[in-house]
Amino acid sequence: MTKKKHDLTEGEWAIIQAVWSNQPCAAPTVQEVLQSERAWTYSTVKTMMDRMVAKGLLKTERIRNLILYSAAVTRREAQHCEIMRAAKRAFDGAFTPMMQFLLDSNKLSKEQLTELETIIKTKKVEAKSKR
Amino acid sequence: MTKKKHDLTEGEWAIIQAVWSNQPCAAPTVQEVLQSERAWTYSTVKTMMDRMVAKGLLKTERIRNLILYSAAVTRREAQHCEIMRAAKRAFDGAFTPMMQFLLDSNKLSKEQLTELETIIKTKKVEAKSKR
DNA sequence: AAGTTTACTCTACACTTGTAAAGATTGCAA
DNA sequence: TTGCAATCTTTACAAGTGTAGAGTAAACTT
Repeated sequence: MTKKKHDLTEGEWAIIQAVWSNQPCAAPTVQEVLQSERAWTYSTVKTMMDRMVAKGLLKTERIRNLILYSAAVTRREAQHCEIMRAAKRAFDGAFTPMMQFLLDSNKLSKEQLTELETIIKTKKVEAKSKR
Repeated sequence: MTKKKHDLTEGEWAIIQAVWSNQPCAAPTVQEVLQSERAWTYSTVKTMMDRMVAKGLLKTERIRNLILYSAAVTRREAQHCEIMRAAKRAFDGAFTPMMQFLLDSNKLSKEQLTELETIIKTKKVEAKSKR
């Protein structure tokens, strides 16, 4: 299975997040879940979801008159594609400048910084042991 | 001046990168600069740039029959918006999980990790002194 | 069986983005 | 003055995305 590009639109992100959290689920369920943040009618949601099926982002299973949707893309895959896209657009595809930018631009708490530092130390050990 | 959202499309990113590198510059210049990576005609580029003017992403200065374009958005602003958008879509707006994801997903060299660690230490000092 | 509820299907419109050809204008060279 | 190059302007089409109403069908209740 070749690596597919999963470039999700704003609306698709909202929907697939709801699907990940509730799969397998029906379209009306997704509409209800998103109701509080999106003023979408069932009709809008259904259309978007069926288009996502056509794009290979969701898959369906029919049980009598009910259609259950599941994500055809993992959260990690989708996140990875989103980040790669951002890096490509804004940083010529380079992740390290992007991370540096993130660190420079955002007010992270000491706790968060410490946590990241710990992760980096771990990564350094892994990088070292793998060399 | 209120903080504007600068959500740039794929095409807009290519164009504004070229403008940042050559501003102030004319549309034909941008077309030539992008020629090697984008098979766009002058007409396409001009249309996109004029739309970007309408969206407040570029500004113009007319000298006789020549229109010179400059970016109305700094590279940092645009990069920031791109990252915030990615974070919002893929990480519910949270930067730390995004950062962790980046660290988990990319094979960084020891040197790169050290560099990031240094930045974090610097940020920790700043965060501490600001509290 | 009729009525109601739930979900699906069909259809359509508006806007954005990408793409670009054809025509018009300006400025310069011959 | 004419011709040409460079640039601008006008116009248009296609595909994707967002949005959703009206009609239809299935399942359940009375």
